[in-house]
Amino acid sequence: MVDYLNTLNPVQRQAVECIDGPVMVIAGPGSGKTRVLTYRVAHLMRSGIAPWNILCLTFTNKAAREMKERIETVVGIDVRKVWAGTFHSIFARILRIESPKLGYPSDFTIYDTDDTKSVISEIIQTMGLDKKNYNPNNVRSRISAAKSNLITPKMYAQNSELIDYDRMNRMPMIYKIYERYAHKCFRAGAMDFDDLLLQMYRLLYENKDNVKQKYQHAFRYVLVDEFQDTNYLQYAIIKELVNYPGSPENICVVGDDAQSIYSFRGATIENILQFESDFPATQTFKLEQNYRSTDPIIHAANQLITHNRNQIQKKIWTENEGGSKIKILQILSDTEEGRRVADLILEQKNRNHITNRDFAILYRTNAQSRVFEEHLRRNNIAYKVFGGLSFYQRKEVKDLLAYLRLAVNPKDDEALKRVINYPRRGIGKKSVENLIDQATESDQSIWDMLHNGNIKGRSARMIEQFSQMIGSFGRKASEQDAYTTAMHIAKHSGVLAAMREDTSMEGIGRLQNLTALLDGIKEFIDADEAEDIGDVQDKTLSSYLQNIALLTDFDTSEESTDYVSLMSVHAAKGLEFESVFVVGMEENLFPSFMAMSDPNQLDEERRLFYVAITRAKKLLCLSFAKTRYQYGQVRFNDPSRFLKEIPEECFDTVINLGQQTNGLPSEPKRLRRIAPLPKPKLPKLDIDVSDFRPSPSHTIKEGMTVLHLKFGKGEVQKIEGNNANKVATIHFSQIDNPSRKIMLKFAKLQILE
DNA sequence: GGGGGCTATGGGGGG
DNA sequence: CATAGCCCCC
Repeated sequence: MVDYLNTLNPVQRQAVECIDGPVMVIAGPGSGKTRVLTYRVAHLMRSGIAPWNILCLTFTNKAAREMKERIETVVGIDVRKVWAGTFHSIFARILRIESPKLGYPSDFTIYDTDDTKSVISEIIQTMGLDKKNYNPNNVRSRISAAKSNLITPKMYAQNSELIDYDRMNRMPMIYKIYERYAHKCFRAGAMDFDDLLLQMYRLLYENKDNVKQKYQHAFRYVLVDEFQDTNYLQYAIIKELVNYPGSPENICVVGDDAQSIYSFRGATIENILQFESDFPATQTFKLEQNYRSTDPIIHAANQLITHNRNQIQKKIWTENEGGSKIKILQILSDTEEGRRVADLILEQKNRNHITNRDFAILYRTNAQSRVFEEHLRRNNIAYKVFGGLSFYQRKEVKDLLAYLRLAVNPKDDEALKRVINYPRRGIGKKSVENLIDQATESDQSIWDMLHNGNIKGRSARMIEQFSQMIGSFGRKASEQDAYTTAMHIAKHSGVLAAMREDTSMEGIGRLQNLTALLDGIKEFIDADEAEDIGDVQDKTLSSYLQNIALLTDFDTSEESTDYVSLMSVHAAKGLEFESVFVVGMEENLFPSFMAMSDPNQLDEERRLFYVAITRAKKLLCLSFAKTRYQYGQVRFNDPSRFLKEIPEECFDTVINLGQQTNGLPSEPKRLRRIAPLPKPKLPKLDIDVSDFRPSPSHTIKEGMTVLHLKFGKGEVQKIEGNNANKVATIHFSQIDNPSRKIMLKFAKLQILE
C-alpha cells in the first residue's frame, strides 16, 4: 500500500482525513482537487467503509473511471462496488431498478436531445401552433429549465411569472406543451436527460416502499465533484439523500466558484452559498496552491478574475517560479490562424520535445475546429476533435439503434417513426401520418395503433409484417444477449442489406460505422469490467442501450492516444495539457455575442476564459484574428476584452490591443455579401428535342439502350419493383455519376435499341 | 419514392 | 456559412 497521506499538503490532508460530517472544499484550478477526492475515497475504504456505502458523483464517467483505477493502486482494495459516475449515469442505474415504483417500465428508453425536439415539434404541430413563434429549441430549453428547478407542469401553469414571460415571447402555450410533452414521454416509457434527475427526485420524495430510506442507508458517504456546476434539482436530490433527521451528514462537496461555467443549463452558484446554511456543521477547506502551471499563467489568471464582480475570496499561488511568458498572436484571418497554430505545434514538438498528446487547441464554439483540422492534417499531426457530432448521432447508427430501442420498448414512438419505413417496405408517409394521428387522438402509442388502429388500404399487410417483425425482435431481446440480438436485428430488419447495396464512398463509410457499432456491442458483452452495481452483470440489450445513451466522446476507447486534442473550452474542464492554444480571442466570439449585453453572462464568459488558460501547465498561447468568416460574411472583430484584462508583463510581446472597451458591445462591422459563383450545370448534350419521342414506360425492359433528354444515352441494367412503381437502374455513360435510379412512371425515355 | 436545387433561417456551451 | 425544409423533377 502506498503511504498516500504523506504525499498531500497540510490542507489537502485535512480535507482527506476529515471523513465525518459535512465538508466543503473550495479548490482553485490545479490545486489537487482530484487527488483529494480520490484519496478521500481511498481513505474511507481503508477506514473500513464498505465500497457500496460510498457514492461519488463526478462530472464525467471518465473521471470516475480514472479515480477508481487510482484508488485501486493506492489502497489495493476492490473498488468495483463503489458507486462512482455522473449524476445521470448513477441515477439511470438506480431508476433501472426502481422505475416501476414510478409507473415506468424498468426497460425505459432514454430520449436524447433529438428525440426530445422531435416530440416537441410534433406537439406544436398537433396543437396547431405557429412554428414561427414556437421554436422547438426554445421550447425545449424552457421545459428543461422548468424540470431543473422542480417545476411541474401544474406549477408552471399556475406561475404567473413564467406565464407572463412566455406571453411576452409570444409563446403563451408553453405550459400546455410542457404538460403534453411530459405525458407523451411517460406514455412512451421514455425519460429525457432531465427526467433522469427529476424522476430520481420523485422516487425519493414519494418514497414508495421506503425506497428513500434504502438509499439514504446505502449512501452513507456522499462526495460531489464540480459542485459549482450542479443545478437546483441535483442539489435537491443530494439533500434528500443526506439531509434528514439523524443523518450522519457525511457529505463532501468540492468545487470552485471561479470555474462555474454551466449556468446556461441551470447550474447555480447559489448551491455553494447555500451549502453552509443547509449544513451548519460544515468544515470548509480552501486549496489555493497550484501545482499545475507556471507563474505567468497563474498571475494572468488571478488578474483576470478580479474583473468579475462576485466571487469567494481566494488567490491561487504557485512555487513554479519562472516559466515561459504567455504567447500572444495577432493574425490576419481565421485561415491563417489554423496555419500558424499548426506550425507552432510542429515547432514546439521539435524544440521542447513534447508529444501530440501534450497539446490542446481550445475554442469557444465547436464550429471553429475546421481550420485547425485542415492544417494539422497538412502537417501530418494526429488529432482528435471532441464534441460536435458524436458517433451515436450519425444517421446510420441511429437507424439501427432505433430498431434496438424498439425491440426493448415498442412504445418508443420516436424510434418507431424512424424505422417504420426504413428500409423501404411500402408504408408511406400518408399511412404513417394516419397512425400518428390516431395515436394522438386515442392517447396511445403508435405501436398500439399497429394492432388496434383503423388501418385501411394497401399498407395494412406491410404494417402487419412490420409489427410481427418487431415483436419477434422483442422476444429475441428478452432471451439473448445484446450482441446476438443486435446481430439478428441488423440482418433481419434489412438495415444491413440496405447498407451493402450502397457502394458509394459514403455508403462504405456508413457500413463501416454500422460494423463499428456492432463491434462495440460485442465489446460491451465481452467486457469483464464490473460496471455491475446490481449483483449480476447485465448483458442485455436493454442494459446496453442505457449504457450508451449517456456516453460522451471521452468514454470511447481507442488504440492510439497520441493526438492533439481539439475541443471547446467547456469540454476542457478538469483537464490539463503541457501546451494550450486558446484561439479566436475576439469580441463577439469570446466573449460570445450572445453574452455581450448581460453583465452576468459576461462574467460567466470570463470564468470560462479563466478555465481555458488554467488548463496549461507550461506553454500558453492566445490568438486572435482580425478578420473571420462568420455566418457567411467577413467580419472584423476587435481583440477580446479579456486580453486587455491580463497584465502586459505576462505576455512575451507587447501588442497594441486598442482602446479599452467600456463594457458596451461593439457592433461587428461587416462587408457586403459576395455573390456565390453559379455552379456548373450538366454538360449540354446534343439532342434534338423535336426528334425526341418518349416510349411508354411498360415497354422499357432490361438490356435496352434508351435516350434521356438531360442524361443522354443510357443502358437499362436492372428493373425492380411492381406494376406502377417500377424503378430502373440505368447507366448513362455521358454524365458524371452515371448510375441512376429512375422511376419509370415519371421518366421520359425513348427506346433506341 | 427520393434526390437535387433553391430559399429561409439560425447563429453557444452539454448530459 | 451550414442546415432544414420545400418544391420540382425524374
